[in-house]
Amino acid sequence: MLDINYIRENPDRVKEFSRQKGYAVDVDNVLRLDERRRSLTAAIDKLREQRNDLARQMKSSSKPSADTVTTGKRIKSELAKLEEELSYIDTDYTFLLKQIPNTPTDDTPVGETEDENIVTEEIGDLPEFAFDPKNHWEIAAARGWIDKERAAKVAGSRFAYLMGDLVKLQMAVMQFTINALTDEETIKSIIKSAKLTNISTKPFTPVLPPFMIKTDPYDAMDRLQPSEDRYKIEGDELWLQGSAEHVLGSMHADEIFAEADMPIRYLGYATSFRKEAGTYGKDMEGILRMHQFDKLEMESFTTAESSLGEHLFFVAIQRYLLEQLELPYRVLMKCTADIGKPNARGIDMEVWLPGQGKYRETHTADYMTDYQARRLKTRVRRASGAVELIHTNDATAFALGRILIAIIENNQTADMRVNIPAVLQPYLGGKTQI
RNA sequence: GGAAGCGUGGCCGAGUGGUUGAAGGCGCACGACUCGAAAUCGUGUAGGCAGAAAUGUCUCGGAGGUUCGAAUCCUCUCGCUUCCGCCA
Repeated sequence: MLDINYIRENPDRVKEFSRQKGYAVDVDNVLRLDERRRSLTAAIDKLREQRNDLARQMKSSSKPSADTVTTGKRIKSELAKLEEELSYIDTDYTFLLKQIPNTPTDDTPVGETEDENIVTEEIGDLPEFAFDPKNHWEIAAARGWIDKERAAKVAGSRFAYLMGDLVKLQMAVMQFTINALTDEETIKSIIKSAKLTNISTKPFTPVLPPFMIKTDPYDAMDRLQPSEDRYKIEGDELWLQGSAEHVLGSMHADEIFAEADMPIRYLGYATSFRKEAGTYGKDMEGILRMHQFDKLEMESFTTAESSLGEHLFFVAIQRYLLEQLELPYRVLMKCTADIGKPNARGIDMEVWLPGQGKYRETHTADYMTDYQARRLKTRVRRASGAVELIHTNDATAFALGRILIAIIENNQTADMRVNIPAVLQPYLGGKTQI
């Protein structure tokens, strides 16, 4: 949620960037309700003051006079009336306020669709093959790695059984990533080679979070919508999480960190669930777009002044990880229409998939400033004693399904085997090929 | 799933209807002492909203109720702990 003070002071700017991000919002109505809300609050506070005064007076005398009791009753009924009106207004106000997206950073390109995202870099050489490269589902079928037919029988479309060496490969990627990001020396070298300054070298804490999340924290994270893309547990106010971000970012709701403990960095592993509403018929082959996929996700809580640096650090980690796996990729600066409602800035990375002859999204880095923290009430107490909202950052370490695709397609051999990137070999018993 | 108990400030913990937004302790900040530190002593220290401020108001898991007045009484609800049941 955006700061109402900011909206009051910059209504035109708020309208403009909301439009740029593609959100229909009623800023004027929010401001009108805000004004009504404040004047009602003032009136209510006044009445309460009277009530409290009265109660204070009465405390001293053992039997209150009939007169004061009557006054008390009058205050009580007036208060009830105003409080009821306030609660109506508050509901509308909050509803509208929640619809206003976060302010994009100045360097976020303005665009109306994701086609206007800007490719800022292409890294790594595209592989060349002496044969016609296959796509991952052809190779997987030949090797018995993916079974979607039986998955469809058991769970429906967009599910798969991953089997055999492909499973070992996923575990290897996971173990490699967890080891890298929990190692301070690795963190230091990433910061150094990215030439970042004033970045904490604190390693990530690995986390296995719950895969379900209650409605309230989900909504506070601003990730419940579009709820058509979420799986709800029937009969409960519970949902299957769509990303570890949802359960990691909300875990410190209503808490106040000590400044000395910042930043808080988590590397969460979670199976994520998405209905993929509105993608009918899209990416039906292979395992690119599934209802369920495993993901390693970075999430951090920082002070306001270090949050942009943290975002850049997360991007640097993503590059490091992709380069360690020797995958060719490109970096996209997401435009206003694509960064997402709670985002101030967003970077995507797309890996080259030779079997399909195109780049596909494997990573995203989201910078939320204090937008999520405001509703989560996640704060920090500064050394000075001041309490402020923290800033959240979230970014993919690896979406395992898609990275398996990338490894398969980029490292395939003519006989449909897959060469293993050097850094993963120790996690596969030294095997150079599967 | 059944039963009982418990949810108070950054943390622990008093408080069962009327200056209690809340004793005390820990922690933290500042100061004194010290060459410096530790120890000790002193002072300060919850958050939200409105306000330039003074100040007012709200919040003792959450929602609702009783009352002139609720952390304190009632109802519902959520969470935690323990015991039983079940179970990887």
